[in-house]
Amino acid sequence: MPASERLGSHIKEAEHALNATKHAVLKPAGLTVPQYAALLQLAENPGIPAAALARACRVTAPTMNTVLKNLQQRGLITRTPHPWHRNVLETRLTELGTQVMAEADENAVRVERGLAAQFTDEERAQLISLLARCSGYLESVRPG
Amino acid sequence: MPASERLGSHIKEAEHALNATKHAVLKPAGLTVPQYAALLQLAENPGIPAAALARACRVTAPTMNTVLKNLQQRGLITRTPHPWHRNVLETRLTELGTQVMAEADENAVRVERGLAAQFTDEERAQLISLLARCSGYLESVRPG
DNA sequence: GCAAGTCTATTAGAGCTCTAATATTCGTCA
DNA sequence: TGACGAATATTAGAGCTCTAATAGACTTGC
Repeated sequence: MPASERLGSHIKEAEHALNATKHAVLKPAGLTVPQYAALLQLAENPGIPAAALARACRVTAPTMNTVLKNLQQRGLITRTPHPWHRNVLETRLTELGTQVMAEADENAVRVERGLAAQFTDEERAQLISLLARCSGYLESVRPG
Repeated sequence: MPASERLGSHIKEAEHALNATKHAVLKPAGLTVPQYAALLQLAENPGIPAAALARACRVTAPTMNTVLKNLQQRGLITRTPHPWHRNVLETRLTELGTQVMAEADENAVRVERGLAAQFTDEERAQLISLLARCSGYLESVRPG
């Protein structure tokens, strides 16, 4: 089965193009794509624990740990112990983090709006629906 | 703009599901997803130089270099100097590499066939077309 | 012939990603 | 009250990925 006939190739190619463009537009803010994804979730959910953040970003906890380490080193986030649950760290944006996030978000949203504008409402809904069926099937057949 | 409204989120999610399932079905053969991608291209193009292989797999030359190093250590490929172009290494599957590739390919193709079977011919063509428009737009707006 | 440009290969370094394993804390249930 | 289970956090280690830089070999144009 040649690679060009595989649906997976086309999905991978689109994701690759998306990632490369995101990477390029986030570069001025000094953020990587995973860092931006984490900051976006943090902006919407202040104080969220790292484990929940990892789930929201669809990565594992150790992965999020390394991303947060780099964000913390740059002073973009703070991690403070939860008042009750002593084993939980509350993660929040710093003021600097909020500024950097706003700058990065402007460029990222511009790409998303431009991408969405390539399609009619019906096409967009179709694409989302077809992709959801891909995800659903792939998860349903995953061993383990 | 909430993450759930971004087309990019759905593309990323589908690619993530694809990658996770591929990873799971390739595990018995002891191959990673990038290693399988490289072996697939090698099976179709014996003797291809690493730089061309990198382009075919949509990664950079240094990335392909690390993947090939691991494949070579396992004895799945050989890299021999090109008879004329002294700066080029011809990369080929070993006999063991061919066997491992065949075993892995069986599982990978099963996933691809199952995924394709979720859609009608028209839906499949639509999905490919919509994804291609995404890739095309994203590449056209990429700075640099 | 020689120089510039192009292509191949490689190394160095930063960052992301996973699995596996460990430690700590909280909640539940007997 | 004490033990088990679930959730959080972290470390270790392997592997992938990129950009930047270096080096060698071929090709083209003067």
